[in-house]
Amino acid sequence: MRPDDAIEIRALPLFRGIREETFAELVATGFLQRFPPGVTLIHEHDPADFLHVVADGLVEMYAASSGRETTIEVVQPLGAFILAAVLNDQVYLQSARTLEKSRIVMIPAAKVRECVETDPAFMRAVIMELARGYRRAIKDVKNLKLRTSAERLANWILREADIQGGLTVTLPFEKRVLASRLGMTPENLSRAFATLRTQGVDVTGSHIEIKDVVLLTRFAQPDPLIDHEE
Amino acid sequence: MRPDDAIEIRALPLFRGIREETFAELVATGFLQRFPPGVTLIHEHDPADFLHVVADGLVEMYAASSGRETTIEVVQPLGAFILAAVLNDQVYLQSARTLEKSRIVMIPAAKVRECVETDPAFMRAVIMELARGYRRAIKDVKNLKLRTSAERLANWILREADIQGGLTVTLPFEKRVLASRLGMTPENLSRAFATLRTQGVDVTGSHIEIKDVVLLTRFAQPDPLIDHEE
DNA sequence: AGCGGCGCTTGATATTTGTCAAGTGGCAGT
DNA sequence: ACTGCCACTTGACAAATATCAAGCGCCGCT
Repeated sequence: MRPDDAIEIRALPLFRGIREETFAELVATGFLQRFPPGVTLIHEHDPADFLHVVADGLVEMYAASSGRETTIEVVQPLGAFILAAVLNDQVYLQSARTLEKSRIVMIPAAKVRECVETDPAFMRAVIMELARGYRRAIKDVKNLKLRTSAERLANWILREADIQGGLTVTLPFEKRVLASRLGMTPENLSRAFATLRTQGVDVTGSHIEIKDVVLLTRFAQPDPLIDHEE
Repeated sequence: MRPDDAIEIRALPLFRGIREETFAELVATGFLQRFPPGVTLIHEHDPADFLHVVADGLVEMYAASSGRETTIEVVQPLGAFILAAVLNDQVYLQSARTLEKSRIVMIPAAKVRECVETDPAFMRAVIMELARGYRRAIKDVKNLKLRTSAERLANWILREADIQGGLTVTLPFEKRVLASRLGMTPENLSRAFATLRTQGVDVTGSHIEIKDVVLLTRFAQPDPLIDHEE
């Protein structure tokens, strides 16, 4: 991998505090690849060969079973995926495909497991990352089990507005992906947006505007133990 | 804690391979407590003070939000809970209450974090346990998003039959808890059982009998990437 | 043994969500 | 600029799930 590419992923929480030699070693055996949109990077049930890092672009994690399919997560730049499968030396539970033109860093699973053993700081970072991932998954379960689809959408909008810093949100991906991510059909997402129009939200294409935060918040009933990013 | 009590929890995957001194240290600062059924052990949003280990009994992990409540997991003997919150030094995402008379070992969170640093074997075990927990949570998400409630019940029965080793299953807890665990109302669970009666399942009270495994399996469409225990 | 409570079931109905079908509009490619 | 594709929307309907209400039956208590 070129040194320039390596620098980019140094800021990843997983790598931020680790030893320089460890990072160099990981980077030396890893490589960067470019993909057009719509490419399947990994497929569930395959053995975990590489830790993947999204340097640029957008990657959708999804899973299928008996003909149905759902989006588990959308990974944005400077995010890693399938760390758990890599560490446990298991098969993937999720598939991954690019949603946009993307640059992905791939680091051999064996090398990751080796570095975990040799660099205590890396091991600590791995523990933090896994714990964070676990808690995010639990929050997802709570979100699905305790809320209706319109409520999930309302809270997603509030959270995304917070991330994008303002009262307007630009959809980072297609509505069909958002629908799947939130656990509903595209048709139902349209109707949920229609519902939110009476709760202080204005939608035009991929542009969402929060007209009345108080009203939307009262409808969404946000809960830090579900919605707050760690 | 008495040495006898300590031996019991030594078999926990989290402790199995760790150094004797580490275990002794954890056990020395920890203590065992007995609880009657229905006692709340921890409450979501509280800071994570102790790692909890179920030595005996049954503990329900649950979460509530805006008046609704759901069961995330039921922890059986020789299981630990809220490891992730302890390690990340965060607040709990889940509450816990005993379903039966239980014996719980409580180990101070600070001591756990300390031992992770000093015993590499313990650190490895923690990583494995966290990765396992993460993957279990992802499987839960897939189960919820990709299946109907009757399908979830069918697969739960098949998995439980496998665990209990045979074609009959005895419910380990109340049906209302199972309903909440599977993400449905008690009424809907009753109807799901009724549906399964046409798919080779016989239910009488807390006794479930699989009359036709082939038929039930065809209905359930089990998927190792959702149902298989790791 | 009798009694009361509560978990479970069942029926009727409402709500939520999914499915199918048709139509619209924006965007990319020619 | 035109055209065709495809994501999105909307409507009508079907299925899944929740809610409300009533009754049953088991279990523990006195």
